[in-house]
Amino acid sequence: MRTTAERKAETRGRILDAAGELFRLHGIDGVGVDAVMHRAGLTHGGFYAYFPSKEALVAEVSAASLARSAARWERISREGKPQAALADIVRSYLDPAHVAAFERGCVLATLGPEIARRHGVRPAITPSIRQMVDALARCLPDGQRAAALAKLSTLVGAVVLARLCDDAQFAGEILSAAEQVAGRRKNVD
Amino acid sequence: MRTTAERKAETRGRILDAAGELFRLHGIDGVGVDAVMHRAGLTHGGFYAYFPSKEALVAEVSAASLARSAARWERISREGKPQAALADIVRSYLDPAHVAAFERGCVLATLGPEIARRHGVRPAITPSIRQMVDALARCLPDGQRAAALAKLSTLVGAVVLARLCDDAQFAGEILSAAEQVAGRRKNVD
DNA sequence: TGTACATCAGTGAACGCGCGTTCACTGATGTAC
DNA sequence: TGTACATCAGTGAACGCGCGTTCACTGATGTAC
Repeated sequence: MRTTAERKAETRGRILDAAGELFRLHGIDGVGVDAVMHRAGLTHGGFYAYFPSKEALVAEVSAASLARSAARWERISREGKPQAALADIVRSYLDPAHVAAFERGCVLATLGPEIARRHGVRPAITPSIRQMVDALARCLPDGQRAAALAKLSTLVGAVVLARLCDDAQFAGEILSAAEQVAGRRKNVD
Repeated sequence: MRTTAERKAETRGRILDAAGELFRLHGIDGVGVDAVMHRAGLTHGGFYAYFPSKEALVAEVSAASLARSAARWERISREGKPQAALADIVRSYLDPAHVAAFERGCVLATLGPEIARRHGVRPAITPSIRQMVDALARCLPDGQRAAALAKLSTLVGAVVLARLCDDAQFAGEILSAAEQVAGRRKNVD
């Protein structure tokens, strides 16, 4: 009985992971319930024993994935020295290999506009955005909240733009410019 | 004959406009060919007299819409004084009313990730991105190309994030922080 | 320890629907005489 | 100027397909005796 509940929770986790990868790779409307279940090693009929609807899956997978990123940023921002923590967050976010891997990319940059249109999902996302801003602010001198907000914007926008560019060199230029600007602790040249 | 050709071109423009609004409002995969044609005041069967496929429509509408934005930025950057031009571009991009209007929003922030997944569309988009970066660079002191790239990233990211936030006040905070940082001509506090 | 039963995670056929695309057609318009 | 014809922009029925969701079922597993 204990074992059964654990197994069910594990299966649920596999469905969430499969959905997370596929949604990021092909877009939310580009992936059906049956593709998600197949990726999780199951058949599509079983889906509704785990989630009431595709929409509920979308909400949960988005929230869970972003919460994981936010928790990571918070941990980094509390552990090291502010300068190193900021550089760590910024560098890993803008790493070209990471940017190229849609299926593991940050939800904000990979599914942002698609989620923004689904008003039901937004409340589950907003707290993690605040948490990410707070993590960045913790790496900056006091009173730099506006800078933290702008840095998060720069990171997200740079990934969106780099993925849009047909030319890998230009994409790289965008990422390194964003790294240079967002990684700076003081707004001084 | 002349009149007929003109009328056909005008109808084509109406289809492009309708698609531009609907794709931004509901996402590319969230809008069918028949919804686009209906919005343009036609029936769905006529579509293929204008475009070979929905995919071709997506490419053309994205490229045309972004080209229009890029041309506007270029004009602004060439007309006024650099400081005023930069402020004009940044303020209008981040204007909360403009951000709220998905159907007229910038293609980069509204459809960015969806377009990035369609590799066929990217080549038609990239030149406009370059043009926008160049327009921003023209508003900055010489040798600030990295700053121009980062500013464009900040603008796009701020709009994506503001739309994701459930809380209007927090969204406003993001937009004004981005305006403050991206509107600054010298990277000095 | 061995058997009979109950549970329930997962299966796969079926539903109604909307998608992208095709095509035979209609009817308004411009042209030829 | 008036009539007959050709053109072709736009119509709407039809196609095969995949979607989200439902549901009767199966068969492996844990429990009771």
